[in-house]
Amino acid sequence: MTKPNAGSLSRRERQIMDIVYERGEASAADVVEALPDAPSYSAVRALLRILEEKGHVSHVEQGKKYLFRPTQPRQAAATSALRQIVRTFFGGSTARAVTTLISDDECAISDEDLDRLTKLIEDAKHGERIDGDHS
Amino acid sequence: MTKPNAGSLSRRERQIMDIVYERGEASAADVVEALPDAPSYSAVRALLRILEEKGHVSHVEQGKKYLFRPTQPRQAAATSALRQIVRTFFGGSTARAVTTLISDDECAISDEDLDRLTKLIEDAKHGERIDGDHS
DNA sequence: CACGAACTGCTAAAATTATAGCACTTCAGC
DNA sequence: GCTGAAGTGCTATAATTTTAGCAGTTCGTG
Repeated sequence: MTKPNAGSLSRRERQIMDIVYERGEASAADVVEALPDAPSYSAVRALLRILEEKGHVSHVEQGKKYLFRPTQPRQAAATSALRQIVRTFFGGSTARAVTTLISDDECAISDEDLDRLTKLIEDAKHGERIDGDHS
Repeated sequence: MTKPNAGSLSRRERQIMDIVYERGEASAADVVEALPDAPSYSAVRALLRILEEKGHVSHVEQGKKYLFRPTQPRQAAATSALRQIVRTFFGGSTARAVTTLISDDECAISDEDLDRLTKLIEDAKHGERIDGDHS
């Protein structure tokens, strides 16, 4: 089972996974703290344990506490999440999704980054293939 | 309260909302059909009713059946979903999210669209603020 | 060493979500 | 005006998810 089956997460599980991804790794305490509407400590620990059973995270003992990290690399999870959105909200048009992202002034992009994006796009246009797949 | 409270959707509810957004509008039968692991007809209808109670969708009678549509406009929901991902997986960097999208060869973007994006980026760079006033 | 603090593993119970089934309505065709 | 198909609204029940609490372990400190 290399596939953690992303769709089968409950609300809480999803919330926790998001936190773990956002921070890279987290202990039960971290999660409780990061959760806006956190339940009890034990509740979170239980969820973390379940998430581990399901294969979404793994833990490393760090002193006396456990540190959990996502099993699936961040980039892979991100790509998958992005594709889902492109499909659901943009009828499969990646271009429209990108447009929305760039036009969203809530998420200002620096001129520097903008330049880099321009280059990336140029490359994509000429090369036709960008690489990035190294399975 | 007109606030759909996007975070509180159960797994099924989320699934159904995705379908409704993807299709623009859908009847209970449509949803059942679109759902890969669909439960019974009644189950779906019940969910749809709950979703309506929660304010996420509204329905219109179409002949003898109900047609459900999202309450929140697609674009708004999309932006919100995108922001969530940018925060969770890209540490808030919109630029990195865009890069991922463009580099994903699963989601090929046509040269034409690529050109359009270049223009859009130019605009963003010069204007510096996209906000302004657009009337 | 004994103690308290910070963790973890469980398990059982509460709360929420998901499903099915039944009763009622509407419409088309005979 | 019946009858069957296709829909809908409910409500009760099954299943999952969420939570709390107890018991045990490890670590730093007086």
